[in-house]
Amino acid sequence: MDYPLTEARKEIKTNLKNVLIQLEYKFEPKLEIPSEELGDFSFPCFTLASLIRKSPKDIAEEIATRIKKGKWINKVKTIGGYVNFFIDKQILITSTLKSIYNKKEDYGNLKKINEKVIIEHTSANPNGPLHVGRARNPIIGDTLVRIFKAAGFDVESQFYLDDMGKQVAILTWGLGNLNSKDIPISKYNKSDHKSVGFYQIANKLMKDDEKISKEISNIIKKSENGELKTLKLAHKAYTPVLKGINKSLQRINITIDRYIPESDFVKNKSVEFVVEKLKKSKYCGNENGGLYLDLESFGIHGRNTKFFFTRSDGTTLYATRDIAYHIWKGKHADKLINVLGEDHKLESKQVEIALNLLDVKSIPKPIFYAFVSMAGGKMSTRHGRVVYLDDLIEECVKRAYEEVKTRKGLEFSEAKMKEISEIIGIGALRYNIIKVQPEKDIVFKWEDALNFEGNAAPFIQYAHARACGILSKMEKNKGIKDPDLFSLKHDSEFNLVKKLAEFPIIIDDASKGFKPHIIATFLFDIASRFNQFYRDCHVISEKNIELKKARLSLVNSTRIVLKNGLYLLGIMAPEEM
RNA sequence: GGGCCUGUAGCCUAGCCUGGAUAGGGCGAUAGCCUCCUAAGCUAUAGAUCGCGGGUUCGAAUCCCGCCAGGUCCGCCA
Repeated sequence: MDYPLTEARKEIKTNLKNVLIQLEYKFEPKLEIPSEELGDFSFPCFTLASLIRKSPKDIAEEIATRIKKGKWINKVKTIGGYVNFFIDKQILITSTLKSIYNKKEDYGNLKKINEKVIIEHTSANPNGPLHVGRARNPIIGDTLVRIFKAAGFDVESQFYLDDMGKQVAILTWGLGNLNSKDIPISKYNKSDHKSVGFYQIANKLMKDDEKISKEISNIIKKSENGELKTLKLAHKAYTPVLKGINKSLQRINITIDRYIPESDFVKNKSVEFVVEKLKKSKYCGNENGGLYLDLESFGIHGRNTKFFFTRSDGTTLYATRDIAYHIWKGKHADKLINVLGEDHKLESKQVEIALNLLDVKSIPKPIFYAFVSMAGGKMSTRHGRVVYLDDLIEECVKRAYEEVKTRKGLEFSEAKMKEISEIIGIGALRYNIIKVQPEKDIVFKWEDALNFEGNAAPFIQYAHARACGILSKMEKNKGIKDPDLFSLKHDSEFNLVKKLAEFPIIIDDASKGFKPHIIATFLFDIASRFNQFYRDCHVISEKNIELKKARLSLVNSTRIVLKNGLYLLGIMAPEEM
């Protein structure tokens, strides 16, 4: 069964199409959503007008007079060259609230489809804790995971684990050769923070000492050759780091289904297979033994169009293994999504071309995000200009705690304040990152990150808590059983319901367009309209019992949509705050 | 030098793919609203050459071309 607004749109479109056929206009109409007061759906006649050489205004009127009223179509009005459709408010109210009441936490979700999607995200080098520069990655990734699940897909999240690269090699060397006395003490009692010092010092030493540099190169070489002993050492080195990263992710409600080590593709020889096949490509060239694809004819320009996939000594490169990984992924899913920093754009393109040359069907859809920088320059571990994800989490929660304490210090217990500030702080953090489209640069400022008012998660959580407040006060009354929904007549009520009705469409748009941020905007809108309703339409003090019940039902529906929506963003919905 | 992304009020941002009706919001500012369901809220006011210049179109923030600024990449690194 369709959701109410989808059904309404269908009816209007069918009706409109029929009228166009009647008038013998061959034209595929496109419906728009106008601003509220103009109507619910709108058909602009301008394009059609230029085709048949008639004035848009005349066409609009011609069409409007022929549109029949239906279950949904209540009124048709023309303004200039527009045909504006008004849908029946009562039908929308009753069908939407019933739909929410029936589906509950399932409301908004689209029909299950038998399609598997693998979303690769985070995939950070396991040499230290996650920092804010890349913090968009897990948040965008996890939000996409949740959105695609809601859109009916079978979703698996994957972390591609670079266990044989330079970064892990440096860490491995550091842990094997440095004395923990010489490592600066971390302020966090977390395994990733404890390890990163070894990496940093080793990194520094390597630059001045050729011997060390050579030893590290050796580690890399050995792991590339698939030498198990070295890979085991590396595994031992990065595992605690990964554990720490995982812990941070868990705290912001992110779990990764599967970690895929890069070395797997060396061990199972699938990289060799990739090399063998690419060798046969007509774009393959050889430079002193190193093999490359010439990508000039694929629109790759710049100083160097050569995409090397082996070194002169025959060993493979990161990108080669990435190709093997993607071939493997493609066999296990119908759709692939990769969340990547914008620095991976070229590499991603190269892999895509290679996959095409290898006749691989499933080409990944990359979602690129711009880095988070700090006011005054780039983030850099060396210059101490780094803010870790853990720093950000701590600061957000701490600030949330202060807010909770000033507001509810007398009312809530210490434990409750702690619990709520965790929910609010984490929510604010995730929301702040997801509300902006990924490709936009973000300059990190504490004032912005810690602002809990306006377009921020606490605003939405607050609306949810308010709704819960009303419901809990009314619990003793019989409540929502068989409310007469026709008694909802106030504009604020209708405006809210109309927005609630859009939820499934928003999920559809967000998944089809890979746009997690529109969920955030939508929820802000709901919360905003709920606050207006809250102002205009009192529930508890309402004397008319039928109206009171109907409003209660609306409050409960709003609560459900807010909760479901926040869930998509990985944000908890507190019942009080 | 070349490729890709971004440029919307003091600050942040939606809309751009798929051109359409007065460019939506938020922060900050100013002025109001708690004997009434949580004021992390609500209402109002001020604030925009949609980076700049051309073009296409009945119509351009949106499409095309050129330029400017910022980010990012152009390793037999990962």
